[in-house]
Amino acid sequence: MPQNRQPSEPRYGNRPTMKDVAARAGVGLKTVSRVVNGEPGVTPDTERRVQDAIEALGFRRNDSARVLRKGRTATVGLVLEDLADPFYGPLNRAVEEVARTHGALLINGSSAEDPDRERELALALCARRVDGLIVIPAGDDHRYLEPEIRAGVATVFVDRPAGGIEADVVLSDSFGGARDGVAHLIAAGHRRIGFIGDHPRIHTATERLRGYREAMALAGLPVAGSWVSLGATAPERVAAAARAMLAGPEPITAVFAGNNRVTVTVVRVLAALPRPVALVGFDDFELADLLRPGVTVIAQDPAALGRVATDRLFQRLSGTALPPTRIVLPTRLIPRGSGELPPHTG
Amino acid sequence: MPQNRQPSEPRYGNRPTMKDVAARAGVGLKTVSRVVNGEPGVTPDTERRVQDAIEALGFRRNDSARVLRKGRTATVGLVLEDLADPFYGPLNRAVEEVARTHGALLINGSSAEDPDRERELALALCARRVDGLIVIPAGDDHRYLEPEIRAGVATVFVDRPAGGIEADVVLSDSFGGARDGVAHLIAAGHRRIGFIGDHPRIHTATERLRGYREAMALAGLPVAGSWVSLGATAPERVAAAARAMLAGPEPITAVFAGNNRVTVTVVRVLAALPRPVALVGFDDFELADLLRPGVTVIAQDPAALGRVATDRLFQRLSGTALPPTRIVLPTRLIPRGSGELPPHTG
DNA sequence: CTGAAAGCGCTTACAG
DNA sequence: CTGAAAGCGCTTACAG
Repeated sequence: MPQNRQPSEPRYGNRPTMKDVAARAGVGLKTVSRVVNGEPGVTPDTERRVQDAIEALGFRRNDSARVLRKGRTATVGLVLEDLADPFYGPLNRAVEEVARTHGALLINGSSAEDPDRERELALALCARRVDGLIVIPAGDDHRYLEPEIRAGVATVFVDRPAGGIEADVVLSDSFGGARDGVAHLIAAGHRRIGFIGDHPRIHTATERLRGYREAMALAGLPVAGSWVSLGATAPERVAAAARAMLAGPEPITAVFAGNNRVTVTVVRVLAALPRPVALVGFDDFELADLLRPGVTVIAQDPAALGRVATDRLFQRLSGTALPPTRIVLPTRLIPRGSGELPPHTG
Repeated sequence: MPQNRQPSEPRYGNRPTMKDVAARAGVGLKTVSRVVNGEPGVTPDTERRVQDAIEALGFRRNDSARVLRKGRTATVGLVLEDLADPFYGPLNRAVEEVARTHGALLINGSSAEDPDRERELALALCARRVDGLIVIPAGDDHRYLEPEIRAGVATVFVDRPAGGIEADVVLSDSFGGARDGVAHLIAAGHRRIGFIGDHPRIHTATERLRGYREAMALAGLPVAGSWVSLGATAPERVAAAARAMLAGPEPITAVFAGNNRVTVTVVRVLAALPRPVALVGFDDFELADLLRPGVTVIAQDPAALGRVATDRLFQRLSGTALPPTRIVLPTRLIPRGSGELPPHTG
């Protein structure tokens, strides 16, 4: 016996269901399902009646129910650092576009660089049964995802590798990019070059530092401890680090900035100096060419990161049984002026 | 009689269900549900056994099923123009943060300024039964959402009003902002001021043009037809429009740029000119202060737009029966140099 | 404190 | 061509 009371909470605002459509059209439930899904085997006349009932009632299929039965949600989850960070915008959009070609929607959220929040968000997405998960790691231990991956959630890490588990990952060539950027400064004549980067817990930060050291070593140049500073990318911290390197008896004549946020702060510091200081920054950013001098950068392709990662995700979802792979995308040096300044010999 | 065959497609990769947990723990289904949801009325010993079974099996509740039964998905849908556009980043993040305080996740997607795609996406979100929908309109006819709204989907429009339906909307004061920005240029001595804006189909574009005309009229200044150009924000179109206004016998001495993308292109055009031309742009953007001269802007608060809209959405979801409201947020003039340049009398 | 039955709105696997 | 029954994995509304 069906319940005829009002439910305690409105159920989707009392929307009509296929059952309602079937009743109104005078057909069976399955026939409505056939029409709604464009399946064959319905006479034009029957289809007409069903369509009329659908319009009259304002019926829209509840995909939430469909999904439960079908076992796939046609949804991809994306955990990134900050939805407001312009660096991730093109990546986000690229993931959306690839997902769209596969008929999937995108649920995304920010970890705010907090490993606990990353975990919470990733697991919430798993509870929603996203078909696949793309994660830009905030933390360095992803063993919490092991049961989910084993249970079939396709997972791809982007921008930074996963910690403690084997999984697909798509990276930019942080090491090579930084090495080339620093070599570019060395080629312009610099010998005392500073490196300001993100927190050492971040994989890209240490890789870029490694690239810096490699370039210096290849050129036979020493690296003073005071020329290297890793830490938060908060403007105050970065500005203080830059000023410290620029002071003293043997000041640096050039800076390599470890990412876009560091670069912007360094540009501000340098703009206030009387003497020119060379700068190469990791990551391209809008208007870099309009500053005076234009800012020379090592450009990543964030959209390509997203595209390649999502392609990989859907390869996994189609059942390809490949071993976890690390894909490294190349970077590109864009000279614009700041990286070609010669050392100022004061 | 239950089916014991393999399902044709893997069902969420054969994840354990509450039934599996119940069987392993030797308890009823409802008891597992109580433990998973932290409901009272379970002895510590029973709870222990259930927890052990959950861990052993790697069980994670299927929220997709839960949602079907509960009638609310704890999901908010956001349709914006382009996930990659830096202007919408802070708005996106603000929506996420407010949703998060209400325990809701965010599904978002780009309309790419295509009304059909906006509609398709919004309706797909409704089919997923998002509890609420936040839309940055691409089109100007939203009657397609009428049945959805009637069926209980809370809907709030942001940045631009809905077309053809009554609904909540949260806007920036485009008219007042543009009027003030143009008045600022007039106060600096300009009499021939150009206006370059987005496509006239976009509500904010026509409102800002209206503000421009108002300021000119208030100052008793005529507006030549050749000083106004609305259209695509593609750099080629905008640059051509700017160059045309700057040429001729009576060239403009100042430009009001209708949005951030227009502003950036105009900055490039002006940078190539021998004489200084004043500029005020609608929308703030990163590094505007680092350019020479710094770019004077009418700043909106995109994060506030997102926050206010999402607050409104959850007010609706809590059942408040208010009439549809239009909320207009103020803008702020930020003088940085470009808007204070006097007219160049060549 | 505990659990069996019914149901959320669909699709699947049949049978006619 | 059409539809009744069972089931997806949960929660609800009971009854013990």
